Amino acid sequence: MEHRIDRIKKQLHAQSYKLTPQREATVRVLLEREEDHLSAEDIYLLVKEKAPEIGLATVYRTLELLSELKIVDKINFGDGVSRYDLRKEGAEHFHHHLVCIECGSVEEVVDDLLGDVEKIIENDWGFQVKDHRLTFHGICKQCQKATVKS
Amino acid sequence: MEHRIDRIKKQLHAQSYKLTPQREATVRVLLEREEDHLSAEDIYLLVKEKAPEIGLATVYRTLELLSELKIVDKINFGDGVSRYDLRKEGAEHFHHHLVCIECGSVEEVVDDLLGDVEKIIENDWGFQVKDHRLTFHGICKQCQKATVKS
DNA sequence: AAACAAATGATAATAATTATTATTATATAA
DNA sequence: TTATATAATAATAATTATTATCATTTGTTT
Ligand SMILES: [Mn+2]
Ligand SMILES: [Mn+2]
Ligand SMILES: [Zn+2]
Ligand SMILES: [Zn+2]
Repeated sequence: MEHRIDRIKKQLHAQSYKLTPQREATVRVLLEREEDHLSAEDIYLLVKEKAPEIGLATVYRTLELLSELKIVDKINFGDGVSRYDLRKEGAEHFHHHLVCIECGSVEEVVDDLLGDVEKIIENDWGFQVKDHRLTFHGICKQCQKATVKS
Repeated sequence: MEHRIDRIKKQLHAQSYKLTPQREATVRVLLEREEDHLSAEDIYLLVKEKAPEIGLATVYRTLELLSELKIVDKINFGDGVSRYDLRKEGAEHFHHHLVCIECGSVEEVVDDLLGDVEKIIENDWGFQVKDHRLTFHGICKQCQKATVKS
């Protein structure tokens, strides 16, 4: 935890931004809920528990900044809100997601499965890939079981 | 064109919806601008040229309906708006996109490159894939040339 | 024609995000 | 240290996209 915070602090300093108490509180929430996919509002409410005086706009600004520095990835699963996802330590690319159309659960796929596809895009399409977003929509394990039973 | 409209008409009738003049005008705009990725507002303005009396809410309702029937796919490229993309004739899955982070251009990749990845997701993760969204972010051909020149 | 259901247009309401502005904290220079 | 400049913040207003409401229209079924 402290180690991750330290790395992020350095990434901020490298661009001459500082890790203010508000920014640190926000990062801590993101670290504590790393598996989740929280909206700005969600994060705001959680940060308030640590730092009750924080304003919503500051949370938005912090998330915006962390996005620019590629510390978090901003993603949209099709409901009206943006969600913020901490990038896995050392990961080159954003990870993939499995979204269940029955129960709404979101699972993470940390292995990068797109190496070959990326080569095709670069070679056949002449497009220089920097990053990607891949989401599968379907039925999760639990919901499959539930369907068989009923 | 008329052939595609006819097919869509049948898809609607199959679920006992009708192809009203407003819906038809909307579908015509989508067909005419098939390569583009229009927002609801964009579509509204274009439909108005054909059917000036149409209301914005009707456009939203129509797009919602077409999404449910999988005639269009709703997608979000990270700016605040939803965009609507006609599904290619006979396509099983939504196609892929290449978004240039320099100039903002969006290119379409119609070949489905995810067959193998999908197998891994189904076998190793036990997740039953119904559809997917894949977007690459990077530098398009034109912008690469521009960079070399300068 | 009467009755009913589906669809529409106008517009109000909602919700997410961004902009503004006065204030506060932090860093730098004299 | 004190003064001064800069960056960041909180509160809140404004904006924007989308959805909800409701009276009216259209089309269909008796
Ligand atoms: Mn994730
Ligand atoms: Mn497309
Ligand atoms: Zn599920
Ligand atoms: Zn480009």
